[in-house]
Order: sequence, then structure tokens, then C-alpha cells
Amino acid sequence: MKLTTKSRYAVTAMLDIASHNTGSPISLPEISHRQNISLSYLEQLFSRLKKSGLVDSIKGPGGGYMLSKDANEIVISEVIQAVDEDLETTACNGKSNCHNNHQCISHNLWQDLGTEINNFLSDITLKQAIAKNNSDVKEIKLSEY
Amino acid sequence: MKLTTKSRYAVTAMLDIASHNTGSPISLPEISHRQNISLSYLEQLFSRLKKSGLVDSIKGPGGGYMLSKDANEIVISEVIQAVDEDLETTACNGKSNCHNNHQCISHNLWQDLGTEINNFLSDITLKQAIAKNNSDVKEIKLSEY
DNA sequence: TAATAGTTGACAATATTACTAGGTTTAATC
DNA sequence: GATTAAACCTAGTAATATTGTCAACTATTA
Repeated sequence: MKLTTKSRYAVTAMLDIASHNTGSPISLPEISHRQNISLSYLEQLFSRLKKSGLVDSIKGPGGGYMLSKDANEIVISEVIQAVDEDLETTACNGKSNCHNNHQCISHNLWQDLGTEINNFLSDITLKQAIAKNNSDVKEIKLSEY
Repeated sequence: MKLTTKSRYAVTAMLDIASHNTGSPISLPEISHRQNISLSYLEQLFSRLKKSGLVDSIKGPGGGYMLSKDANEIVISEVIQAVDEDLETTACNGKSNCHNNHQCISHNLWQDLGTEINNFLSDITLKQAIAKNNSDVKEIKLSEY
């Protein structure tokens, strides 16, 4: 499990789509403007998100992206894993013929930790993340729009 | 909270020291060999770990690094925060004069998540991480040494 | 006290990743 | 059918991570 600005951008963008769910697709320029993420970068991220089957796209004017599943069926860890490279498996990982056991031990330790973080993020759906801030959102929306 | 290979290396190295706790300091070449991390990189990481007060160092032959506190008093998040840069605060973050509320909303969402991850990692000490794999470690040690 | 094994720091070089810029294709609308 | 707004593709550049090298400085030990 890797957690960088890249994954943050991806999660943010997905949350943006989920929270502006009107049935019609959301365009990347919209997200770019709202979330202040460069359009080019969003395109790359969504290329991966689409490849992972998390979003569907519609081309042409009025087109854009939408969630392929309901917002309460997509968990944060899915989004992160879609945009981040596979965490590199170290040389001796899982092999029985490893000649450096100390190495394996610490790898295991970290791997366990990674699994726990992953489990943690697998328990939070997009919908839950939004619901948590629902009151704030409502407040802002009422006062500003 | 940022979670990269850099933080992984730092945690791995700290776990290595904690699990080889014999009272005498552990040298970086040792860790480099066991964990397969380049010595130069370890030096950079430990420069920060020391600056953060997580380790003490002893110079000269027989020298090396040791934990400044007991292994059950050092939590994973401390280690990560020591080596990783401060997570960049976005432009409108926390400011009341932000003109793009959608942006703030998603920032908050992500920030909440970051806080939760941080809390999670603040609950795990080096000792706990090692204890979890204790049986495996024992097994390997018995069979190989 | 000379030699050695270690930390520490600075710097440069390379590899990888993050991010940006510009084009091409697609489909709706006028 | 021309225009437009969007996805999609292909690079290029900037930033970071990682490794390499060298030169102090420090404490041990022979």
C-alpha cells in the first residue's frame, strides 16, 4: 500500500464525482477546476481508473466520467491501488530459498503493516467518506450557493 | 500522512534495530546488508531519525545507532513523519476566504482520512509490530541459526 | 600514537516518479 | 458538414528517490 499525492488526487477526484452525482457524466475540466488538479494529470489518473473498471466514460461534448458502481460499493483502497504501481515485491519475498533471513523477517513485518492499512482503507467507501462530512458540506452549500 | 518506499525503508530499518536489540549499537552497514538498503540512503534516513530524536548514535569502532526510547514507546507514525516531508498544505486549506468551496470540501474529506490513517499508525509500536511476527521469527531463527 | 572502523556531511550522478504541454480522435450540436 | 467539447494519446520537463564517491571527524585498539 502506497499513499502519495497521486493517490490523494485520485481519491479526491473520485469523491468529487461521487458528491456531484446527478446522473449525467462529470467532465475532467469540471473536476480540474473544482479540485485544482491539472487536466493533463487527471487524464492520466482516469486512464487508470477506467482500466481498473472503477469509472465509465462517454466521449464528445456533454461527455465525461461516472462511477461504474454505486458510491457505497467503491472503497478507498480500490482507488489507490488503481493509480499506484504495484508495490514492488522484494527479491526474496516468499521464497523458501532466501539466504538472508533477517531481510525476510523485516519484509514480513512491513507487509503485515501494509495489510492492516489496506484493510483499514478497504472498510471506507466513497459514500461513507462523504457522509462523514455531510453536515459541513450542507452548511457551506447553504451559505454560499 | 505520506506512505512511500522511503517511509517503508525507515520503518524497516527501525524494526531491524528493535529486533536485534542486544544493548550494543547497530551499525548502518549491518542494516544495509540485512535489509538490502544502500548505505548512502540509510545514512540520509538516519540523519533525520536522529534529528527527530528517535535514535542515538555512537561514533567510532563498535559504534552505530540505537533506539533512544524503548521499542514499545516508539510508534510507526513517528518514524514515518521523521523521514517524510511535511504533507503540503493546499492553497485554500483552512482559510475562510477560499472562493472555491468544492475544493475545500474534498480537502476536508481527504484530511479526515489522513487523520484516521495517522491515528491508526500511532497505535502500533515497533514492539507490537515485531511481537506479531514473533512466532515466525523464532521458527526461522531456530531452524537457520 | 598510528591504524582502524565507524559516524557524519557534502556533493554529484542516475533512476524513477510526478506533473505539464500539445496533439489526435470521437460524438454531439448547430 | 463545420464547430465544439470532451476523452484519449504521446511525448517532454520538473521533482524526488536512490545510489555513489569523497572527505572530515571520532573513538577504539593494538
